[in-house]
Amino acid sequence: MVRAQQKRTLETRARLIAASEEIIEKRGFEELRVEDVVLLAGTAKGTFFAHFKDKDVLMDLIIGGRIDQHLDGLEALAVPNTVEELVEALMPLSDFMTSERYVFDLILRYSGAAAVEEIGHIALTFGRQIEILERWLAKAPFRQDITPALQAEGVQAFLTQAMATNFCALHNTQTMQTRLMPYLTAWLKP
Amino acid sequence: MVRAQQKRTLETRARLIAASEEIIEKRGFEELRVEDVVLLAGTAKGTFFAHFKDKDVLMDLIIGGRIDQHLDGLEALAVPNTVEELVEALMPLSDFMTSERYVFDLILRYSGAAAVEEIGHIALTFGRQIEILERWLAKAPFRQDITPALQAEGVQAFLTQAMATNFCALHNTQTMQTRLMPYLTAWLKP
DNA sequence: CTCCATTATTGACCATGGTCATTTTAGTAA
DNA sequence: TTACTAAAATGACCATGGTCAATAATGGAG
Repeated sequence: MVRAQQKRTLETRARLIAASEEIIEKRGFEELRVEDVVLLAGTAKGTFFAHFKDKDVLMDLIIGGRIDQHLDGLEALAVPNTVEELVEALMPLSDFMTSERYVFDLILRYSGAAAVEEIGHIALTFGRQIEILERWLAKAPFRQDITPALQAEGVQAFLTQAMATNFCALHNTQTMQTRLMPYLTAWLKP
Repeated sequence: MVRAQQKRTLETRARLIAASEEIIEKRGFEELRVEDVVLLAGTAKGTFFAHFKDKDVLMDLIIGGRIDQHLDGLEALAVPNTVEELVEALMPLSDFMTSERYVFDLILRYSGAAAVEEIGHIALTFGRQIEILERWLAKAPFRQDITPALQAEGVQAFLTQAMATNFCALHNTQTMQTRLMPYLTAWLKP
């Protein structure tokens, strides 16, 4: 017989997440330690891992949530009509994604689902991002010879490339905008 | 007074690398344990970290070496004249890069140098890859409205995107070739 | 209300990467 | 050959993520 999840479980989980958010707020994602989370939440270490398969799963959850907020922001925007507007619209998201090296690496690692049964939050946001871009590009006055879906995948590829390059000490002299502009212009213009 | 590096140092380093290669050969990159390396090489654990700042630096060295071999292979090839040929030429490299999830993640993490003074092997191979592509694309009959350098960066971006997507359980029904073809056709064709 | 199967929690313990004060060795100047 | 010093090697120890057998709490059946 399968029983419903207890109230207690949800409370514990909420406390663990709240403690994590608090630590991230104060010290950043990279500095989060499971021991500290557990101490602040008032649970045992084992409890943490009963709720989250590993530390990365918690991070996937929290970072995925932040990305979703940014995507909400994107959806509230008017459809961009120029490459400039598209680039500008993507900046808040890209700023968050590159706010910490640790965050960027984790996002890349979790951007694809390792198995169908374990699609993580970040992987879902990547799908959602493609959908939003696709909708935009279907209405935007760019090239017509390829599908909006393919255009969207390209935008995602170039955004990732631009973020990665901007982390590189050899190349981070430009802003994200000036880096992304030539890519997307060459990719989207008829 | 600064003394020259001792012969002993080079020998120890060589033994550590040889032991690592042997373990990787047998069990794969992901299964490499510093303890095992050190045991096989007959040194103390501390010695390992006197030679390599951390485990990732060793991996960067070995994986960078493998990528370089593949780039040697590319340079031995005739300049591709079609997108098909280009895609085909890139397959051995992409096969290696995606041979293990661990390898792919590490490559992404080290594809850019964190600081100018610490450019790793993998970061160098990314630069070299761009140079090769740039030379190819300058001679290939593709679009003429953007520089070969920009074309090359785009190819790298799409290759990365294709590899990442193929790791994703939701999308890995296609081969690398059929995934990469539409990207590069849309990117390179006049 | 009591019993008890199921679910949740616990914390001692493990695995593994990484540190550093101490010891050993190589090579040079006398 | 000896004495000496910088470089190299050592291994006990630490930090941190993660496991699991044992224990406790929950809530439904009777």
